[in-house]
Amino acid sequence: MFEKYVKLLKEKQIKITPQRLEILKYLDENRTHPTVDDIYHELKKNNPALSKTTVYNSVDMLSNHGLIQIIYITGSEHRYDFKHGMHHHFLCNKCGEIFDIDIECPNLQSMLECGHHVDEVHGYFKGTCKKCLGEEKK
Amino acid sequence: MFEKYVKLLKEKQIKITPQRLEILKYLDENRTHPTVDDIYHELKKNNPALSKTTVYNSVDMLSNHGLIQIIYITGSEHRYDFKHGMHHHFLCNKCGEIFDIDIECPNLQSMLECGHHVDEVHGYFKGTCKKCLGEEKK
DNA sequence: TTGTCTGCAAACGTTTTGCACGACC
DNA sequence: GGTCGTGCAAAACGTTTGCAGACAA
Repeated sequence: MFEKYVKLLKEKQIKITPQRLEILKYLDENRTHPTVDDIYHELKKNNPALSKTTVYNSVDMLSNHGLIQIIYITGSEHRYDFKHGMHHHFLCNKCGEIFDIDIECPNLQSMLECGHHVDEVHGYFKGTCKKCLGEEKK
Repeated sequence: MFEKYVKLLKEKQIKITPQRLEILKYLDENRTHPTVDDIYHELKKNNPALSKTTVYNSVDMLSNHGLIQIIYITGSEHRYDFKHGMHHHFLCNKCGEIFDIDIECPNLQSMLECGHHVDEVHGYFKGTCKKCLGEEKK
């Protein structure tokens, strides 16, 4: 059940704790870009002793090791996402939902020309989602 | 001195106040991606009565009307930038400086295919800047 | 056994809110 | 005179910190 996540943590030489496994599993199985609060309330159901501090500590550690990514699209609370390849995010200003966007930006190559070393690329798009556009027309 | 900013505000039908003009001018002349605190302390020198609430209100209004853009690259305090065409941002994890990046992403067109309507595009890059890379080698 | 992780409570920094006063059509 | 903007203070919010006890290796 947790083998996949045990393996991921071992590869990164992160100590294995039940909380870290649960958080990693939750993010992998719920690609809803949850906040710390979302994760906390969901996992508290099965582990009432869980602390929000632990969620903060864990997502911090997991993101530092590149297993999950932090999404700063709204400007308020941070959101988290299991790192499934390079992808970007679209925020609908109407319904607030965040969608994964799987486009590539070939011009990234030109970043090399400016002399900086790029570790991370985050693409944030904002507008109105397909569903909300449809409801506007009605 | 302020004609440019008076014109910008009039075009957007935003009421003209000395505070709004000062903030807009400051952001246009200082492309340093300042925080609200930076703006507040700088403008307070010439207007000791200035309130931080007013800075928050103003940057909120100016960004809602597309005159300035909010940068959420660090995850902590918001930063602001005069909107001089479409451009992106690079954060150096070593020195913390934010650089403007003027690349285009032609694949944006493909966004249309997913059916969402895109109003804003924000590209955030993170890594080590040219200057810090040079100092590492020493 | 040793060092690290957890969980609680308190602190912190940024942003938002409520409200009275003042400025401007 | 009515609307809108400002500025102060207080509150709210998400996040971080300090610490004592528990746990993983």
